Amino acid sequence: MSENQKKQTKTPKGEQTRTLILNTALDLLAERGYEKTTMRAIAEKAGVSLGNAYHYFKSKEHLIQAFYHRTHEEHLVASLPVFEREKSLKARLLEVLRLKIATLEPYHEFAGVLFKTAADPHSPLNPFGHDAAPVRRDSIELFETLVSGAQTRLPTDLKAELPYLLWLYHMGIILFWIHDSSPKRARTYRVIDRTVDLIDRLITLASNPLMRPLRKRSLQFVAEIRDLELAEG
Amino acid sequence: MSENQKKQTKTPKGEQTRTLILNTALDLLAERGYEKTTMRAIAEKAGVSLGNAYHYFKSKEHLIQAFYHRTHEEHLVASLPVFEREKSLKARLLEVLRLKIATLEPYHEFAGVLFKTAADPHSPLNPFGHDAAPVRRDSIELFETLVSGAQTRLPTDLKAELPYLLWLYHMGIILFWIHDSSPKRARTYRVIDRTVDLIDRLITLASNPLMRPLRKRSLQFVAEIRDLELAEG
DNA sequence: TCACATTTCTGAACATGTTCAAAAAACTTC
DNA sequence: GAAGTTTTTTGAACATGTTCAGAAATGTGA
Repeated sequence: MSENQKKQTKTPKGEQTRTLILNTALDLLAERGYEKTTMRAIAEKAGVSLGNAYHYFKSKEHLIQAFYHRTHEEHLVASLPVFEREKSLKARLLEVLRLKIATLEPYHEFAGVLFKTAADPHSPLNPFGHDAAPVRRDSIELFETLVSGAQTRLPTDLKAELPYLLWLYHMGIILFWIHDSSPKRARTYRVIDRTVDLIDRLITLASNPLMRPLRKRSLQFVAEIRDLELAEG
Repeated sequence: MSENQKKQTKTPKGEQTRTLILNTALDLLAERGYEKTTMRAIAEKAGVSLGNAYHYFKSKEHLIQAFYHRTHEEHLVASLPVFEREKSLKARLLEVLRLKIATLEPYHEFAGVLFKTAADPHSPLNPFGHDAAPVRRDSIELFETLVSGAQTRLPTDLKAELPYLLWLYHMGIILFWIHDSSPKRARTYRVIDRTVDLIDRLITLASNPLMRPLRKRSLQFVAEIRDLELAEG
């Protein structure tokens, strides 16, 4: 589905070590959270030197870049059957979001940090920034698949921006989930139910010809956000 | 306007030192940005020991808490005349947002970090979290003033949630501004113009009796976000 | 004014993210 | 298979956020 991953290592041995370090890191992160997972602990548990860990990952934050990537892949695989099964936009969106949360759930403990630097333009972790561009593209692509394969009829201008809009929305849901400490994350799932319903209605409303001016204006604003990202890429 | 600031020091001397450290820190932060402003540099320039800086500010991040507070005060003072002068919701909102950006502008360089941990529930910097509650209250209060003094007629349910909604919106604008590197921040000001207009229209639309069900549902969602904050406070 | 308590202040020590020169291992070429 | 090159790996060193025991200064009550 994506051809973005050029090999990061030059030898099989290197590849092996890189994977080892990453797996070890993800284990520790899920177990202890971000702050308490030190680079030294990762290196030690993986049986490599500290410097070696830094050979494969430029910084601790870059490990998280890899996390983005891996969970996205997982989520994608889980979502494909949904696209086979469900044909309405609403049902697709609902399922895909639920799957996203389910995919991330093991990492809730340290997920705060995932978005920690979401707002920092200089951070490599910034999902809007340059370093995250490949993952972001893949992630938005999933919503393109979601929209393009849905039966719902949409105005073309809205249809063009909808994948990106839904991606933004899904980021919002993740943000909610991060702050959600309710049992079994019940709150997040409820919010998903409600907002998906809401979005479905809003789309219907926005598709009304009478709404054209307001819709145009809204979409113009969305485009502005998109441009911003390009500018800092 | 707020009675949230209990003295943090026990003696006049302490108060003086605290202020000195804070001012020095804000100077350096505006000048060099967050990462390049070390606690040692702050202490040195302020002429105190490193440990002393930590006596008054629990951590580097807590310095930013103080920043929130100070810029809010500044923004509030600048906004009061607007509330005298402008009576329409739209005009008030427009001016208040412009003033907010103008207030923050000197700190654009390090502003990324302001919101850096916005998404991290554990961080004291988290504007939704416990530590930031006083500043957040004050900040929302400003939008209460903005709404309650406006002449615009609103459904009561919407009117109740609008201050909080506008506060969220203003956070979004700041997020945009942080990522905006256009000359004179032209983009941000344009986005403010457009979104304020958009919001004004949306409010009109939402006030339409026909929209009642959709409005109710949307407001229910907003309440959910609000509750989330309470839960982690 | 003196003794005691509290607050302010210091400097050293520690933990952790990060860098780097150089050794060891793996790979390539002839 | 040997020489040379590239990649992998190491361990020590550094910078910075943070902590802490205790000294110095300040405030308080008799």
